[in-house]
Parts: sequence; C-alpha cells; structure tokens
Amino acid sequence: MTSAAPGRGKQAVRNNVAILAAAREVFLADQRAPISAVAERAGVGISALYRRYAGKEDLLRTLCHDGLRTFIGEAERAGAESDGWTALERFLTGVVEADVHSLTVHLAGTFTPTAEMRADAARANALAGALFERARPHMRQGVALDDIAMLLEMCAAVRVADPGRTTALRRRYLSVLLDGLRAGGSLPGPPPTRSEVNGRWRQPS
Amino acid sequence: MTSAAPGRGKQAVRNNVAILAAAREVFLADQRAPISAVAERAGVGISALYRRYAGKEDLLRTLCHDGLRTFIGEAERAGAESDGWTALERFLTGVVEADVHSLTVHLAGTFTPTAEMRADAARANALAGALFERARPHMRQGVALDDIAMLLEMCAAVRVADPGRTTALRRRYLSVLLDGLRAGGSLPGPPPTRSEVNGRWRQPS
DNA sequence: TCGAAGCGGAATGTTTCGTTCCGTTTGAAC
DNA sequence: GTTCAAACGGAACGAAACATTCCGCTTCGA
Repeated sequence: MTSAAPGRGKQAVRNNVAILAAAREVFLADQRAPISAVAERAGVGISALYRRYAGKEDLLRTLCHDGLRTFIGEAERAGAESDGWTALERFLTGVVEADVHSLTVHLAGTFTPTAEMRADAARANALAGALFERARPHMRQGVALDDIAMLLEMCAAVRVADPGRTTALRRRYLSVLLDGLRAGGSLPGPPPTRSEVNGRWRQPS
Repeated sequence: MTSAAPGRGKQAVRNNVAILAAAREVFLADQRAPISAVAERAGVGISALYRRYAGKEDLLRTLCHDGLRTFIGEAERAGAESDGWTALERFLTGVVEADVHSLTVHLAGTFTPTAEMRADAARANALAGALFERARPHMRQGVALDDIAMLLEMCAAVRVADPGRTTALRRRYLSVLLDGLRAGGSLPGPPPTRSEVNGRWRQPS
C-alpha cells in the first residue's frame, strides 16, 4: 500500500495515519464518542474508516493495543535508569504524558481483547512490577504495585478543556502523589487487589 | 403528605426516600444512566418518578443540589476544629466519604443550574476557601485552593466494583495526596485557574 | 362504598448510532 | 487519452436506547 497500487494510493497512506490520530483524540476526549466523530475529525468519509477496520470495536481494540505498546515502551525505556526511584518516576511521567491510561483502562470493556493483547498486558505488568520492586526501598511501607495502577487512574481523571494544560496539571499532581508515596507513616487500609484493578476488562466470550 | 391524604399516602412517603436513594446510587455509578434504571433500583414504576420530578433534568438538579448542601455541611462541621490542618483534613475526608464530588461536578453540565444553586455554590466556595487559608501554613509553597478541587476530583476517580472498597481505597489515596501536600519543595507549573475548574457547569440559558 | 392520590408499565415519538450501499473520483499503467 | 481497480464521500437504513405520556388498576381515609 506504499504507492504501487492503482487508484488512490497516496491518499490512502495519509488517511491511515490521520484516522488513527483522529480516533486517538476523539476517544481520549470521550470514550463513548460516535464513530462518525472520528471520521469528521480526520476530515474523511465514514467509508474510509470501514475500509480499514471491521467496525467500531475493531478500531477501539487497535487503539487500546497501541496504548498498551506505548506503555511497554515507556517501561522498557525507564528501566535503563540506574537509580530505582528515578526509573519509576520517569516511567510514570512518561505514561501520564502519553495519556496511555485513557487509551487502555478507559477503553477496556468496550471490546473483547485478543489473545495477543492479553499477552502484552501480562508483559506490561511484569515490566511495571520490576520497576516497582526496584523503587520499593524508596517508598513508605505498605505500598503495593496495584496502588500504582490506581495512581495512574487518578492522574488520568485530571482533565480540563485545554489538552496542554491537562498535561501540565497531571504532571503537577503526579508530583504530589510521588512525594506522598515517599512520606513516612503507614497508609490506611489494604491496597487494591489484582481483580479490583483488572475488573474493567471484558472477558473473551 | 405525612398520612392525611386520601389514597396511598404511606407508600408515597416511602417512595420519596427510596427514589432519591436509588437515584443517588445509580447516578453515582453512571452519570449517564437511563432514568428507568433509577425506577428499577427503587423498586418502583416510572410514573412514580414523574409524579415527583418534572423530568430527568429536574431529578439530576435535585440530586446535585443535595450534594452541594452536603458539601456545605461538611465544611461547616470541619470548620469547628481548632487546628487548621486538622480542619482541612476532616473536611476533605468527609467530602470524599460522602462521594459528594460525583454528585456535583460529575453531574454538572447535565442540567441548567438554578439561581439558588449558584448561590449555594458560591457559599460552598467561600467556606472551602476559609478552610484552605487556615491550613495553608501547613502546606508546601504554591498550593492553591483550586488544587484542592482537582484533588477531590482525583479521589472521585477511584472506583472499584464494591462500594465499600471504593471508599476505603479513596481514604487510602487521599492520605497519600495529603502527605504529598505537606512535602517540601515546589510544584511544577501553575495551579488550575478558576475557569478551568468551573468549566463543567452549564450556563443558564 | 367512594373517589382522589398513587402506581405500574406498555406504548409512543424521538434521537443517536453503527453499518451498508452506491455513485463518484483518482491516478498508475498502457 | 483511455481504462479500471482502489478509495472515497456521505446519504440511507435499521436497530437500539431513552425520555415522556397515558391509561387502567390499586389503595385507603372518609
């Protein structure tokens, strides 16, 4: 599909990217947005969407999978830091800035995950777990890996009209949270369980 | 409507409460829930709803206004604490436990506020501002009142299937946030502006 | 026994969307 | 310049989700 096809090859290549970018923006702003909003934002007809994706669910799944891969990439890159705390900090900052959480957790439940996605999710979890373990000595007692997932969720909840400001504010509150993780004393109650954190994913039927 | 009416007075009184409680539960779980879900949860027919409220918007407005009053009540009660930090802490804990935020901010934009609501909102703001000022000496530099609004929003984003666990987890992360607020050092970027925080409210047409 | 206050829930009308379909456009190959 | 498969745009269609209305039935104080 590079340029050797008869017909509108160039436009098709451009649209491949435009559609994914538009879908990202639209579904980040509203996970329940209609698919027509994606087409409109991409400056494209609806048929251009259906030529590429079998349906809405397929598009959402693709988007979510992309987010998962970004998550994995951030984790791998941050793992190169020599200091454990710095690594975790860099990882979380990267994830928050990419707004990966809105692409993954918030879209979960709107589609049936593939086997490959579940494998990637497991890998993502392992990487995050490793980062967490390295950073644990720098944190207060009782903090668990699943706490981190919830903190990311909290950051994703920060949202104002301007996307740039949204990112800036998230950085601000991630900073508060990270400082809170290093404070002394113990935390009230137990951390979330694995199933509480993963409760959003739809089971493959 | 106590018991002097002909017809089904007793049932009506019971339903008054049941419907509001059901609406609270349903709309806390999903702000876009259909009104029929409220009736079902209350164990009541749809007409019982429409006898009391002019429509969905009216019900949502009532619910939101109740939340606003709870917010004010918490602020007044917490204001009685002698220590400024303890007062803020108690206030925020109370607000988070009552899940007031999901009832107010999350429902804003789904109805047109009344003049009385806007007056109450102003009063709520003033009370929160007073609590914040008293606590400010205990907090790191650069924290603003509007930051507090965002922190509440972040807590409201914590949600798992079991409501009891949801409350417990929110307490846990509120604790992290509060410790983060007292940490040293400055925060990245400016706090949110008033309009960023209030952007959700629909203007009275 | 009466009848007004309440109620349940089917019926209605509307809006919102996902998906399909078909006529049109594009551009590489000849 | 002509051809034709690849792509498109967007109207049309059908299904689903909802808010609201309506009407016949129930309850219970007088």
